[in-house]
Amino acid sequence: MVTALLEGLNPRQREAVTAGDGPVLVLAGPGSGKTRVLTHRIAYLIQDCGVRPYELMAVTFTNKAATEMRLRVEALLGGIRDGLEIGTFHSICARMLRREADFTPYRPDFAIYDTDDQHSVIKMALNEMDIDPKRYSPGRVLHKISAYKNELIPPEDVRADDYFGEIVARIYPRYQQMMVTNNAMDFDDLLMQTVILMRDNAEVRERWQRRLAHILVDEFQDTNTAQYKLVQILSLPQNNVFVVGDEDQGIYAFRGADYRNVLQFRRDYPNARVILLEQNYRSTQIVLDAARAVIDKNQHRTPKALFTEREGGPRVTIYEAYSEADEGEYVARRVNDLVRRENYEYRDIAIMYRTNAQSRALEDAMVKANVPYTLVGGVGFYKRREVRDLLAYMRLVGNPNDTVSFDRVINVPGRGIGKKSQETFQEWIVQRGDTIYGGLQAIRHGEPSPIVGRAAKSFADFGLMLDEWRALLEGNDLLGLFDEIMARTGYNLYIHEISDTPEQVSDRLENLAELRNFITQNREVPLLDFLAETALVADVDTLKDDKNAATLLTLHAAKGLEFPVVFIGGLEEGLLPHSRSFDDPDGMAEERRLFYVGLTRAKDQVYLTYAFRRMLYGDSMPGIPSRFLGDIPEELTEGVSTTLGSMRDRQAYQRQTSWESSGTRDRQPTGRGKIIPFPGSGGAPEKPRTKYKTGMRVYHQRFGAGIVIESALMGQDEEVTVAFEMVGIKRLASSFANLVIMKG
DNA sequence: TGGTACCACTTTTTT
DNA sequence: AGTGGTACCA
Repeated sequence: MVTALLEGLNPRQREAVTAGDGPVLVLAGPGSGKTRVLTHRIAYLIQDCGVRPYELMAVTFTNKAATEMRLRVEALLGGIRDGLEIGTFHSICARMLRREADFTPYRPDFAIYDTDDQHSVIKMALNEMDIDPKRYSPGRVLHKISAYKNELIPPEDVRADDYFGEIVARIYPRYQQMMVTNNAMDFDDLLMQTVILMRDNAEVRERWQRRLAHILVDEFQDTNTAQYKLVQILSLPQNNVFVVGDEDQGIYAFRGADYRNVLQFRRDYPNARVILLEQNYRSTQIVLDAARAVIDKNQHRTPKALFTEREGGPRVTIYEAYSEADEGEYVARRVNDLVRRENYEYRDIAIMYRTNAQSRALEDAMVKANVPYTLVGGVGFYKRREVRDLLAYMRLVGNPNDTVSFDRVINVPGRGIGKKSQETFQEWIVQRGDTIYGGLQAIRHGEPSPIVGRAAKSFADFGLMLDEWRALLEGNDLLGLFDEIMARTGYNLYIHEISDTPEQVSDRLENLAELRNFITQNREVPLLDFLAETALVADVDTLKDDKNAATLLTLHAAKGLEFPVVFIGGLEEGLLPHSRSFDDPDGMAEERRLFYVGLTRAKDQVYLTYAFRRMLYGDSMPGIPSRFLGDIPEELTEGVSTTLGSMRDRQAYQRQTSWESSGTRDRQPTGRGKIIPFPGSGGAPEKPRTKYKTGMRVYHQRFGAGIVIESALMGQDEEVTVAFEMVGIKRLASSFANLVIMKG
């Protein structure tokens, strides 16, 4: 038995799989078989070490990864293993909290609020506290609160360090209080509340610690403080904690992840066994070399000697498109070529980009060229208005104190309950010290209330509906509930009211049909579990492998996946690297890791494209080739000019991205197979003398700090294009803009 | 109360 | 360019 499990593993992988008790850190380069190691390790522990499935907890980054891991473990063990806990941090925490709710400030039927729901709550809080949402945008406030939670700082412990922080320090407690009243948790609560529970409640903690003999964590470089702490606590006292990660693939700093947790792990567990997986089974040598050239520029990393047996391979193709439409057209054409002439299938191909907004132009091109594709993420399914409405109804049934859901549907479809009545109702129940549900029932039973006339009747009717639905829930029939909500609310009719075109109507109906279909598949699932599932889906989770189609997705969503052919679009300054990171070395390093992740998804071939002009907010903006392109050695690329400048030119480019676009300005809009002059290469004529030069750092009174990406003389004046850190790319007339040139 | 018209803002990435 | 929010009117 032992031999069967270990067969086909290389010595390092085998060492990891069979490592004994105690902490283990596996540093796994891309494509080095880390999922394999994790699944085999789980199977090994169960089969050969007598560990019971329920004594194991394996944490992955997405539900998709969890499902895959579960399937692979079951395949290895030849059967289903009950009690084996595999899931994301968030879903596992949600389950734990549900079970242990008695020991938390929440009831077990708590709702899970996503970002949109959070926005609603924070707006209510701001409104109530008379804080101007223009000055303190819900987004920024929430980001800060989220950061506190990820660092396990409860409202009462906040120490503000600036004025904005001071305001947040006032909002955070109120926000949290509202969440508890709504019996709702946001994503960060799921983590923080679990840690607090385990930290402060010895009985619960010890129960779980006794149960969980082994904890395994995938994508360890993307854990935040809360997640790290949780792993630490739960793995006590044995410290059988097995983590797999790669510092070079840490791309979630913006949500509190800290790849330095890998270092921290070595500090916290000095006796940890450290195993390096350096053999790559995915990519060709060319792809790997290109990727390495990119990542090597990052400081403070453990150098890895990744190698592959797949020598050579096609070079990385770089293409300069005229516009984003041309970029899409090129990609679509190449995709079709790959399928028709090179024996690839559509499903072998991924098209990646930095921002979701880029998907639109690419999608248009795919449609035009008849390329079948699936889009990952974007405006997600669960973000659609009709889907959210229906889910809000279901959530309200599950948790009748969910204010956010209540506000969403109390007058949808319209029942003549306007803003005024809603406010009156809210004030009234607060005054009564009652819940939404209690208030509704009171009105229904004719108790005196400030709600009178038509509105009172509507509230009463609503309360009655809610009651009937809750009774329906006893039968545990999700589908019945869904159909009943649709019927009783007349939602189908409402769809016609809110839609402008027949297409929109059928779109919406289709979405609801899809939701209904999903519910059918989960008929037996308890409502709360179903709702948690819908709240915690990641974009990639919706990716179906069964369709033969190219995949469009963000670089973030691509993590953990692999494709024979990878296209990465929008390799432009301001996009990749994103302008928001220009001023921040850490952010810049993360952009680089993001590009590295994209490159290393490819098995055989990589195509990198950028656009000479790109639409932004309806304006056409110049595109400057990404500095990352210059980091890939020339001999690994093709499609760039053979007259690519001397090393000196390239170095100058790398330092500054100093490229004057005038040389390419009058090219044909859409050339095919043309040779592209590489930025920084010769050929650009003597440029006119401008005061502002590309790469210069400038400061603007209103827009703040930025970097000049283009400047051209316009008659007497000078037209300067600047990528501002805060507000993005703007084109300014230098005589009006009053730009201050900053040193450095 | 609900509809329409205009305006401001958007785009980083996501559980 | 598209969307969501606000203000004003029927």
